[in-house]
Amino acid sequence: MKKKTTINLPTYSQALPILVAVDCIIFGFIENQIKLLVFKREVEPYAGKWSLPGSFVDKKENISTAAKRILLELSNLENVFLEQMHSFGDIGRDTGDRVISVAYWSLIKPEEGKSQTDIVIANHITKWVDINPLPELVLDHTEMVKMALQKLSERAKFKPIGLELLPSEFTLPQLLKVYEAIQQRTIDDRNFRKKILKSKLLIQLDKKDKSSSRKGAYLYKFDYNKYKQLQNEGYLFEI
Amino acid sequence: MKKKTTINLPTYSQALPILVAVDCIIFGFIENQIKLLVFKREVEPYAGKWSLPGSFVDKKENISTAAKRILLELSNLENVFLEQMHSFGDIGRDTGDRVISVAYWSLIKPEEGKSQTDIVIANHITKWVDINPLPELVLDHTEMVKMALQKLSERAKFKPIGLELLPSEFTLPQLLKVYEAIQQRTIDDRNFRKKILKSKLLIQLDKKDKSSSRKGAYLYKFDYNKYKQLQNEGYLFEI
DNA sequence: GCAAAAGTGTTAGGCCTACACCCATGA
DNA sequence: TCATGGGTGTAGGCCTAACACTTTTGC
Repeated sequence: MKKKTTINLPTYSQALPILVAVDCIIFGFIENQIKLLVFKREVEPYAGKWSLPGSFVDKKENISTAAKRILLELSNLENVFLEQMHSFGDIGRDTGDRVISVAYWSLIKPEEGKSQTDIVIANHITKWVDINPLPELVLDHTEMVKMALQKLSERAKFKPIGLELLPSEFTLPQLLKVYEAIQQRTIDDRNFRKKILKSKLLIQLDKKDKSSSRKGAYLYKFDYNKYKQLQNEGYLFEI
Repeated sequence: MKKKTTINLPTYSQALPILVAVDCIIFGFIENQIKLLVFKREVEPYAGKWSLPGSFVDKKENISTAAKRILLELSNLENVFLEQMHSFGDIGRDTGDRVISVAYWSLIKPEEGKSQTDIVIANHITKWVDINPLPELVLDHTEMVKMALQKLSERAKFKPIGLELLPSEFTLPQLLKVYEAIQQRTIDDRNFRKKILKSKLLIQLDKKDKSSSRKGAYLYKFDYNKYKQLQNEGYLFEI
């Protein structure tokens, strides 16, 4: 069998462009559960079905800008956890046309963008849904969500990412519940406290949150600077 | 300030397609070092400069198929570690045109695809280069390699990925050197052995490799089935 | 017999897990 | 005073990191 010994690549002018979209997997922590923000699809095919919020990427727009745009429009939030996850590029994945979708995943604090989120929810453009079981979504969006849940679980094990789902001031019982929801298991609260507090990454405030008990739970905030510093020293956060 | 309460998205026919490319970060383990396979760019701009091997994605081709195609052409290897890493989509990243690049990273065993690799190397189409320091590459390819090295280091900590860089039969001193190269640190050989062997994931063979010492080192192979089984039980591999 | 790499064991300290009761408060 | 959720401590076992010498063999 003869082997090729050189490689022929198309030049820029010979290459065929492809439609590129961004889809966002947006998680929030509501009523002690991880919820997914889904969007009522407006374009055919499948107009009116639930999908991930997304958009085509404009030729004059960074992909990440498109993702931020979607998140801002739906939640009125900026500067939140938003990270590229994976690009989905099989030829048959979108029955409308050949579309490559770059999926982003995001963790938001639903209360902080509440007004905008409420507006789009009130207009039946979006809604929060349970992830267990996952709802039916168009195209390969269910697969995207599964991958994001997997990533969330993995990431939470070694990065303090659970905090992205809570307000900047939060209680330890709240944080525990976030981790339990992410990892889908119960976590011993004494050990959890010890582990978290040993890291010295949380600053205890002089305030208590009494919304869920008479005794009240101390509020904490996360020390991002200390975290960055420890990261540089090779510290490995682990739950 | 007035908020938008609905979202307008372009339909399929209104959206503008974009050029999509695949670039591959291919690592090999040669002379106890992690090496990167670079490719002499054939198209303008920067024709003749070193770049990552890549290609435009054909409109009728899966992205992953394009990545496999590149790897096969350069190394004659199939079924090796090849995973999507990240998509690079800023508008200015390619001075030739607006091109979105989906970067894949791959770990290969250079000996196993040797004939083809040697051919392309002999033709000065590709060469293996050190990663320390990184060579100058076109466009944002250096950034891609840095991200891949980061990913390699992270991944190696919890997955037995170092094995992808070694032949299917290997010695413990070889494996140690792979991990030292990946993590860029020295690792205590006694502790390394204990940790690796405790996992029972390596099967000791009745053969020795005497190529690097008079005494000879036992050859081992990895027990993939056992690994999968342990994974399902929640076992966490860690170096 | 010697050079060069392979192979081996112990100890001390830290970390994890498992586990059950008291505390503070508002109603 | 009681119901509810918040907060605390300890002991045993396991794992880790640090550490240096013996073995094998070809030359």
